[in-house]
Amino acid sequence: MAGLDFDPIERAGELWEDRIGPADAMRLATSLMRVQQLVSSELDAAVRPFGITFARYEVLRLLSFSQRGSLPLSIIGERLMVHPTSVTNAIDRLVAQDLVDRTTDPNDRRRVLASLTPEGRRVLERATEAITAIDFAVGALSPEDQRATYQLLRALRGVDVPTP
Amino acid sequence: MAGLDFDPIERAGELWEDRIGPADAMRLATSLMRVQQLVSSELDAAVRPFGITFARYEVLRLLSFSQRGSLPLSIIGERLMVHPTSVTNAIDRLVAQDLVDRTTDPNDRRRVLASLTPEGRRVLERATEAITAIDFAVGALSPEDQRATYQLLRALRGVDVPTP
DNA sequence: CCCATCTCAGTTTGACTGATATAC
DNA sequence: CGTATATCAGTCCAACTGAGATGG
Repeated sequence: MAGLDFDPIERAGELWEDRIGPADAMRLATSLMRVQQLVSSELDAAVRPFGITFARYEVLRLLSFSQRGSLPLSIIGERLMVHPTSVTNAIDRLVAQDLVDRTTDPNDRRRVLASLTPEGRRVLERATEAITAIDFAVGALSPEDQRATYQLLRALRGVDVPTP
Repeated sequence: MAGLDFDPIERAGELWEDRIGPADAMRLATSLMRVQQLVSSELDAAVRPFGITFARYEVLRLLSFSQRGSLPLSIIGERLMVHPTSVTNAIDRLVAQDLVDRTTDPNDRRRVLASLTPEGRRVLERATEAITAIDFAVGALSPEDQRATYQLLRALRGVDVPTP
């Protein structure tokens, strides 16, 4: 399956060290890109049977976690850390699939509220089963190592982590 | 800049734990996506002045590491772990920018060899300076933590890592 | 008037599928 | 013949930019 009899990132790291200098940062950055690609494609594959992507799954999940059952698109963008036009786009698709309703906030009519439809709830539940069944594609690590990796990665998302 | 006074991934993890179950895998997977997005956009920004993306930078670097100074596209795809059509596309752009030459392998005329042009070498050198100057966007971690994270991530790219 | 929220049109990027030409 | 290599046409997704509509 691999096709190669060596690890290409490890090999690139060795060449970098020989010719350029310390390679720790290069190896980590390259690994991050590759691991995200692998994890992301496994997650997308897990929810594809339900007609959604992992990005849209995250929207459904966020809505299900909200107190009132609905959230303004701006808040969705803030929480999921995605661009406003990407939120509009994701909601467009979810509405077209009848998984989400779009309504205007009566208290502030600039705002558009998204909420789950009954079908959206069903899909969310089944997609959640599919995703937990594959351990979010990170089951190759023990829960302890998952936590350790999460904590290490935290430094790399400094912008997301407020330090009051 | 953050806009939020809490870490949205941490918050999502708490809600997941309350309502669904253990959240270690979810937190890690979500972090991976987010960190890759941040790192990737910093890397792209660093090489943008040279008219390339980080993905295309990796092609230039790989060519500079090759023994003969040229590589068949199939090997490039294998090493960088990208789809054959993506390699063709990347090389198309690099050739259009006069950073890479495309020739037919005289020994096996099915193969197309890519090699750096003098301008490709110059761009590679300057882009490498730009990227090392920002520590591959992972300088928030010490070299020790960079190595530790790299080793942990290794388990998640099992497919890439042959174990003979 | 200014600002916030959302939308729209259009660009860019890379991943992918399926089909095809060429060469071994 | 079948296989390997590369390309082409076209789809899909998401990020983004810039411009606008609407409302507070």
